[in-house]
Amino acid sequence: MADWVLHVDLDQFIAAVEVLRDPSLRGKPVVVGGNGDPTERAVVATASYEARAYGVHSGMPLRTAFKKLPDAVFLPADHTLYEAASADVMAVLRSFPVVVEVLGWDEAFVGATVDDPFDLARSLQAAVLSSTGLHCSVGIGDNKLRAKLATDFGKPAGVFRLVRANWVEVMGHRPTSALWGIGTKTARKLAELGVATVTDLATADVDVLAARFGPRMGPYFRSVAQGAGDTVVSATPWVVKSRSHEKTFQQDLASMDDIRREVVALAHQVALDVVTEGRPAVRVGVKVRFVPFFTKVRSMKLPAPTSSGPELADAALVVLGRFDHGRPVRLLGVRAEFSDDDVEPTPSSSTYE
DNA sequence: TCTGGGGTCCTAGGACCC
DNA sequence: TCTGGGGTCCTAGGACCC
Repeated sequence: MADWVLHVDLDQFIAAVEVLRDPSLRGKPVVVGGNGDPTERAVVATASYEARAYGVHSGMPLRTAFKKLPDAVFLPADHTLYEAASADVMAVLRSFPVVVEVLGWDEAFVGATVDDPFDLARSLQAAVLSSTGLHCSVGIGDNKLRAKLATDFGKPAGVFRLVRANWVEVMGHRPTSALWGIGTKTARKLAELGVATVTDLATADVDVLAARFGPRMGPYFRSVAQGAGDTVVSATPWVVKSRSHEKTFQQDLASMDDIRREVVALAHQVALDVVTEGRPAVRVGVKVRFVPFFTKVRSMKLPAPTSSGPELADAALVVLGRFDHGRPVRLLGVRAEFSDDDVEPTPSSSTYE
């Protein structure tokens, strides 16, 4: 028996859930995003494999997807439906003698002590499929980082194991952006230091990295390239630190009256979430995306914690007044932040190590 | 082809206090 | 005249992930 971290990731989750609801979509290119109107300002949330074959992918503007694939089925995102499907999947995982740490709608870490992690992975896949009709891929690792990265090599519907023994062979030659937590910006900065591959980063001078990326992030990036990662899978529910709403307007807003009205509306939406959360907000932030596409954020600590819609709206208007206006606005957002202090530490009774 | 929405974490500078 | 060092709070910005 040994300790393993498995990473379970549903295949094309949102598109797959839509196919379950409407089986006539099976085999067709399905694109989910926005309100389902491909002429709107919105992006693709998920594309089915059939749509991906035509170059449509998440993050792509819907209008672009429509030009590439006008015959695709365009659907609005239905969060309630996906949340329900996600809950079903997590319940199936929890029916095993394992620790389940939910990472998002469509993925979770599973901590287990077993002889054969492949056997467990296949059992999880079979149980998820028979209970929910959804396919998933499973990454097997000796820590969370390796398990998470392994999953992609198993897609679709497969299992892949990534551990210390095959880390260099599998990951060493890949670009640093293949790592979890290193995106295009950091990869470019690393390239400027002559660090191109995972192995380059794993063997880079830690002082050079610290000087460029800071005393925490520099060494952290190197440890990630070495495959180091957290081995603790915890079932303790995540405590949210902020709640926000933002809205991209189909037509840019030019009048200050319109902008203020939308900020007030967003603040009241956020206030509903704050009330639901049961903890008052201590800080309010406003995001403004001006035309053509540059984004500014301002925020303010509240004079006193509050869950009141009118108070949050008033604060948001104060923050809004601190922007340099003059350009039309294409997006507004309002965020409420909770205090770090009012989270009582929960005993990690179900922690797996 | 103009570029969503909802989150988290880290860094850094200035204010302020001792 | 010139003036240290440390700690914390607040805020803005950057980057990343799903």
